[in-house]
Amino acid sequence: MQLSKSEEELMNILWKQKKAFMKDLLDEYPDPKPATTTVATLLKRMADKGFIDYKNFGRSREYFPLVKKKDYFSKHVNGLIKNFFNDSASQFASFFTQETNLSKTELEDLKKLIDSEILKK
Amino acid sequence: MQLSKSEEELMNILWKQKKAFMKDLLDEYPDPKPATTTVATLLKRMADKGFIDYKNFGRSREYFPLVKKKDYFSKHVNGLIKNFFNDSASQFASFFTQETNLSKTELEDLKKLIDSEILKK
DNA sequence: TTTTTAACTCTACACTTGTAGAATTAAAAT
DNA sequence: ATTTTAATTCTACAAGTGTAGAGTTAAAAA
Repeated sequence: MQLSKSEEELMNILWKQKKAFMKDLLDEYPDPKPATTTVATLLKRMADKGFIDYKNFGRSREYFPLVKKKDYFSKHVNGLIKNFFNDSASQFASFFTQETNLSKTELEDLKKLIDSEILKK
Repeated sequence: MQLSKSEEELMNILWKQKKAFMKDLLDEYPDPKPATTTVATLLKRMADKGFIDYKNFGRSREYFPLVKKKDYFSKHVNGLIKNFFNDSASQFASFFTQETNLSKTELEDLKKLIDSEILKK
């Protein structure tokens, strides 16, 4: 089961903080902040879905992610690629290169990166 | 308002066919195909959301997309980038290059592509 | 010790989504 | 002329989502 949009937003905060009590999470929200109970509900659902867990401290909890951002993200991109690019990562890459407005410098950095990836093969 | 997963799937079929009657769309579904009414519901919702429109032909309709796949897709990737990469496309690109398993040849093609993009700047 | 703060659980409710049956209808095929 | 096909609208319903009030409680602060 997937994270919903707002769960994802919260997950992002948690990834940033690595581990956090509810208050820390709430603090990170931009105004207007959601109600505490809203965040509590989201946390509960996310725990049910297996994306986070927590340690008890007194009657409150320190939450932490169970999935790495990297992994979560990869799944997403793969989904996108599957849906939109016939499951071809290179097709996606070329589309991306052409449609995203990377600056010259960024493109050059990217090229260097690709070179070092090629060397690894 | 966004397309849902299954609406997106249908949208993809429509993008492929450019314009189509319901039957053409249904035909394209892999088995087990959804019920006609299911597709009809999806089409209606998609029209309500402004993603498609249609021309009447007798009592049936020829549907066509109102948004380009390219544009729709860009919005998606931008969303991803915003959420996961601090709004930095180049950060995303480098992540992508490292985490996706592109073959040596694909990487080299990509490099060429980047070169031609650099020339355009 | 009284008040405030932070968190938790329960409950709720409107909206969206996935999925499709029922009923209707017009056109096409037999 | 009758049957079949393709499509449409209406209705429905369970699951998932966004959002949060009410009530409870323990710890911390005043």
